[in-house]
Order: sequence, then C-alpha cells, then structure tokens
Amino acid sequence: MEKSPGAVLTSSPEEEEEKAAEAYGEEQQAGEGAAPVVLKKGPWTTAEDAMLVDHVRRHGEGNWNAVQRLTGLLRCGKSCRLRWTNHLRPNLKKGSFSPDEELLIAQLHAQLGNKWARMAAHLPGRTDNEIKNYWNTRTKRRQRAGLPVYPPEVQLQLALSKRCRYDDFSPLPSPQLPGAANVQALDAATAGYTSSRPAPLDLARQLAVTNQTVQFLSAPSSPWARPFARNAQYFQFAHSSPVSPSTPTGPLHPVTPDLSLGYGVRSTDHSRLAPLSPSPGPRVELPSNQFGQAMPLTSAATAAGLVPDQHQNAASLEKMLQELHDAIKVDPPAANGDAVLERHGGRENKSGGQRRDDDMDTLFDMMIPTLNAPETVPLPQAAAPNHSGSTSHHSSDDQDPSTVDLGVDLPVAGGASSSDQDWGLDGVCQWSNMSRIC
DNA sequence: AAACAGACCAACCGCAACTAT
DNA sequence: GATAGTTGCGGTTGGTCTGTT
Repeated sequence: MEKSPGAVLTSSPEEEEEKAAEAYGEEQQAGEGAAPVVLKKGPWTTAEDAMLVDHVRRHGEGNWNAVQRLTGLLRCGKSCRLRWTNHLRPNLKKGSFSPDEELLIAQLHAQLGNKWARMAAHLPGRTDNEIKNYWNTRTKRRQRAGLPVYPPEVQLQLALSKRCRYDDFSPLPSPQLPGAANVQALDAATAGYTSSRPAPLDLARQLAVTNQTVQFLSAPSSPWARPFARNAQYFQFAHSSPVSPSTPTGPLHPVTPDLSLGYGVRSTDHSRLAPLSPSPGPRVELPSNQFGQAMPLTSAATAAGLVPDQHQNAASLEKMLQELHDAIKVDPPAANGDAVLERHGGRENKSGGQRRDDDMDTLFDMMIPTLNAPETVPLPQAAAPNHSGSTSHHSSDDQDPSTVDLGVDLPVAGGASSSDQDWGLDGVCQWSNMSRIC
C-alpha cells in the first residue's frame, strides 16, 4: 500500500504544516523554561518528512532526540527514528514482497522466530515492521484456514532440525542462488559443523546431489527407508514416462518438491526461481503435500505401476538411506520423550532402528498429513479449517545458538486437504498467492 | 448503494540492551 | 557500580482500503 502519510489526518497536510510551523515559532519565542512541548502523534505530514530528511542530511542518522530540539519538529526521537528507518531512508524497497522474498521470510522465520530485525537484515530494502506485518497477516490468515504456516520445503527442514539437535543451525542457502551455487551453499551451510555430528541439511543435501530417480519395487530392507517406500506415491520418477496427473491409469502423481533447488524453492516455480540444473534431468523427488489434483492412490497400486528400470534407482536410494541410517544413532528418549539424533560411528543399537523408523514416520506425518490415509485425498477446494496451526513464539531471545532448540511447532494442517490446497500446482493456492483465498 | 469483514499498513507503546557520565 | 539517556526491538493498536454480501 502506498498510502499518503497524511491520509488519516482530520486536517489537510498543509494545515498540519502550518500548525507545526506555528508551534515551532511559539516554542522559539517561549524559550527556556517554557511549558513542555506537546509532541505530535499520528501520521506524518510531508512537511514533517521534509524536516526530518533535512535534519538527517545535515547531521546524519542517530541522536534522534536532538531532532525536536534542532528542527522544532514536534516528534519524539523514537518517532523520528521509526519514520526514518521505515519510510524515509534511502534504498527502501517498497511494494509487495516477491516470491523469493516470501520464501526467504518463511525460511528465516523458521530459523529465527519472531526476530524481525534480524530477518530484515537478510532482506535489503525491507524493514522489520514490513516483514512483521507481512508475516502476521499471512500467518493469521493461514492459521484461520487451518493451513500450514511454512512451505513444505521449510517444513522438511524444520522436521529435520527438530528431530536432530545440532551445535548450530546454519544459514540457509539463498533461493536466489542458481542451482550450482545452491549446492555450494548447502555445502557451505554444512561446512561449519566442527563437531562430528552431521549438519541438519545433510539428508536433503544427499538427496539433492544424488540426482537419481527413486523407486520401490518391494519393501525396502532398511527400516529407515520404509517410510519412503510406504509413501512412494509421493515420489516422482523422472525416468519413467511422463505421467499426467490427469491420467487415470497413471500410478504416480508427479509431485515436485525439489530440494535440490535449495530449501524453499518449488520446482513448479521454475519460472520464478532458478533450477538447480539447467537441464531437466532426473532427480530425486521428496515427498510433498503438493498436489495438482486429487490422486486417490494406494501404495500397492503405486508399486504395481512401477517400471523395471527403476529398480536400480530404488536400490540406490535405499543404499543411501542405509548409509545415513548407519551414520546416525538415536539417543534414549529424553525426559520429554523426544528422540535425539546424533552421529556415531557404529551400527544402530537394538531400539534405534525402530525409533528411526518412527522418526521417518513422524517426518512424513509432518510433511504429509494425508499419508496415513492417502486414499482419502480430497479435492483441492475441500479445505478443512479445523486446525489452528501455530507458530512458535520464540520468547527465548538471543539464546546461544549452540544450545537453541529450534522447536518450531510445525503447523501441520489438520485437514488432509489443506496442504493439498495450499501447495497446489495451479498457482491458485500457492504460498505467495494466499491473499484472497480465505 | 450500503454495510460489513478482512487485509493491510503506519505508528505507538513498553521493555530491554547499550552507552556515557 | 549506579544512574540517566539513547537506541533498538517486538507486540499491539487503530485507521484506511478493498472485496464481498
């Protein structure tokens, strides 16, 4: 919105300017010992803006309480600072947020919580107030609709970071980065881990760089991989013949949450964001709650439709998962029952395998609320606002990042349909296109 | 056309951290 | 170390705009 600063004034800006000038003159005449100046509140006038800009031009930023004294502007220092930082300072980017910015905000919020100023530092030209307003309105709307607050990519990252407690939580790769740079960014994001633990992005990175299609022709031997197989209908198999979502006989639904594009980049948004690879080569697809339309498939039907040349891919993925499985152990449940994933060199202990399996189930549950009943995937328009998704309120300000538990409450949609609707491929219900759906 | 609801935005308030004396 | 002043941040409020009924 580009509202005029004086839009809500009961008097015109000119009148306000006149009043300000009068007050300024009176104050000058009154001199020392005069009654305390009654500072003005409310929207700023263009004249006040001009005075403030002129002051900053002369004296620079800071020392805001001196503005009133030096210019006669009837505003407190706080108000001056706010006006300057939010509206008058140069290089401010006005207008609505771009899809990239929206995604970055989601990522940053997942990472930082309500740290608007720190988020603004990652968004040049944007103010904390702007980001805060944006997030609050979008979040409120989505919660009311029972939709997940975070995009699926961010949910996955949250799921991984929530299940695994690490020494740090590295910056996310920028969605603006081109594909190769994103892989580098992922590397950079994981490179700072000095402990023996894996970086939280490792799983996704491995999946991203594997660059292979996946398939499950039979139940995987690894319990770690079973959830993937159980939800195989949510994987895309790039090697197979293209299966149209509308193809009645198509066993697979081409969902495309492409982690290889860096967290937060939907592969369905290639027009907006650079893909990892310039060529549409085969890639691993992770489960997603994105649906172009309803696909009431069962895993059995999915498996029945697999083509033989995908067998090798399944083995490849399973091998990769097994390696990951071997590299991670699960601590005994904490007091609160949370399992803690940690790296270790040996094989799993007796109970670890089951818990890893549970972890992956949990991950899928968080990612895809419909997984437990895929046959009931409703039509996109059947939103079910029966769950108040919640954002974590990170009240523990400035916690030591080495100990911070990014316990963001994953805003899982209560209704199976909500995520379908929200992250649909038709552009109607995308993250960045929510403004008028409720 | 009017009423209403929701979205959007600017600005205020209180608090905490920081800095100077 | 205590105090006052300043700055920054996050939560909240209130006004306007816009779409819907």
